[in-house]
Amino acid sequence: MPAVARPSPATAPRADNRLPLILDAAAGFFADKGYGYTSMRDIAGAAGMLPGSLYYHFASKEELLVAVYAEGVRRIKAAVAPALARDGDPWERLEQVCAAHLAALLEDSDYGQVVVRVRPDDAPVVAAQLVALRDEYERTFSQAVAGLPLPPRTDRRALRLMLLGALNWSQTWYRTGKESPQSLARRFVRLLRDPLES
Amino acid sequence: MPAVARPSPATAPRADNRLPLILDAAAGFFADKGYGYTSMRDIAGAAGMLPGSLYYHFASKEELLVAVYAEGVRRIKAAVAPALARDGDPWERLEQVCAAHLAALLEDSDYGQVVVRVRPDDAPVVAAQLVALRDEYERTFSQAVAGLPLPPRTDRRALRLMLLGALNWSQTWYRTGKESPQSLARRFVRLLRDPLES
DNA sequence: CAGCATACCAAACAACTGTTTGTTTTGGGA
DNA sequence: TCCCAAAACAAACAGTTGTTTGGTATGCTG
Repeated sequence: MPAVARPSPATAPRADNRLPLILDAAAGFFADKGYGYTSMRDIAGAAGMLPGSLYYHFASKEELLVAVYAEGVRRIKAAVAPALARDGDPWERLEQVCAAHLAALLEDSDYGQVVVRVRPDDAPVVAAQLVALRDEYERTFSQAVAGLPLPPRTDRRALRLMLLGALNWSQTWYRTGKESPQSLARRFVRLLRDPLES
Repeated sequence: MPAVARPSPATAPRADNRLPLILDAAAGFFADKGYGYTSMRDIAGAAGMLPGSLYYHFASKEELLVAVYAEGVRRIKAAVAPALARDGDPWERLEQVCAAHLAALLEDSDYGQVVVRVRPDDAPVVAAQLVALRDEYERTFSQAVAGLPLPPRTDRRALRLMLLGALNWSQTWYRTGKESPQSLARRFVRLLRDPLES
């Protein structure tokens, strides 16, 4: 079953295919206006085509969202992967993972921002797919927390939720230029790592 | 200047006024469908009146949002105030403030949820007002962090952003019944307070 | 009880929404 | 070069959106 619902091609796709343009345009709008506030005409216009033409590539607006969302998850995972792979101090590793995560959803590309910004419920028909995609990434993130040498009885689930929440919510207040994702990640991890009560 | 734009009343409002009904209905929809996904017809229907009638009380949908949002901030502040007022261990105080904050935006009322859920940009004309309201509350929250006995050089701003982010993001994954706001607040504050590296 | 502003109804408006349908262009394999 | 599917156009559809306008009922004040 193809990810994109279209008349299954008997031959190869053509070279002048504008599908990537559509995805980029959609990601751009979804990222900074939100899903519901973006019209198919917005997207078509930015991609240099007519609204109806989008339906050759996607069966519906929601299916288009799924495609963008999936690409977003793919990119965030790819951004985090190198940091996750390296060994050494687990706290250092966590910090790098957070930095990569932040960079992906604050600066790098529109696709990453979509994953954090768009609520699955906004697209009821495909909501379950979106949640599954998000969960898929969160399992990745969990590995960074799992590697930490923590005192016994420490609530690792709460730690993960807290950290991920702080990172994702930063999209609300973060303004590019003032502080890098790198240093922000450092600050957050330090607050957890270093004892605040002496 | 009245908060609500309407023909400034020469006499007192009438007793059968359905304005509170409108606000409640709007808060309900804004809280669980979002601002953009709620129509004036949704609200009017739930309040038992016709769409056009809403415009007697509010000049526009955005003004209606401002009213709901302001009430939301008022309620959160009111919920947090008692915890903030008590003296004793500052960490204990912070935990109670967080618990009250969480309760307000996860369970207590729709108004509180609106403040966290609705993005100011969704209502461009009044976005500045919404941001001002949100900032107003965050200053309140800051006091709980300011009272903490922390090691010198501790980044209190980052601490505030991290904690508030974690709390607000919980709206994304929290499911009522499984865990109380109280215990969740305890977990979060503990992670900050207790040293994680031995 | 008279008068009047309050509070709402009733009906429409233009603009915009996602989507469909039939038709046309065009690139690439035979 | 022929041909067919890929990819897009052109134009419309029905439904929904926020909002406006003019009329009407009704609670409160004097």
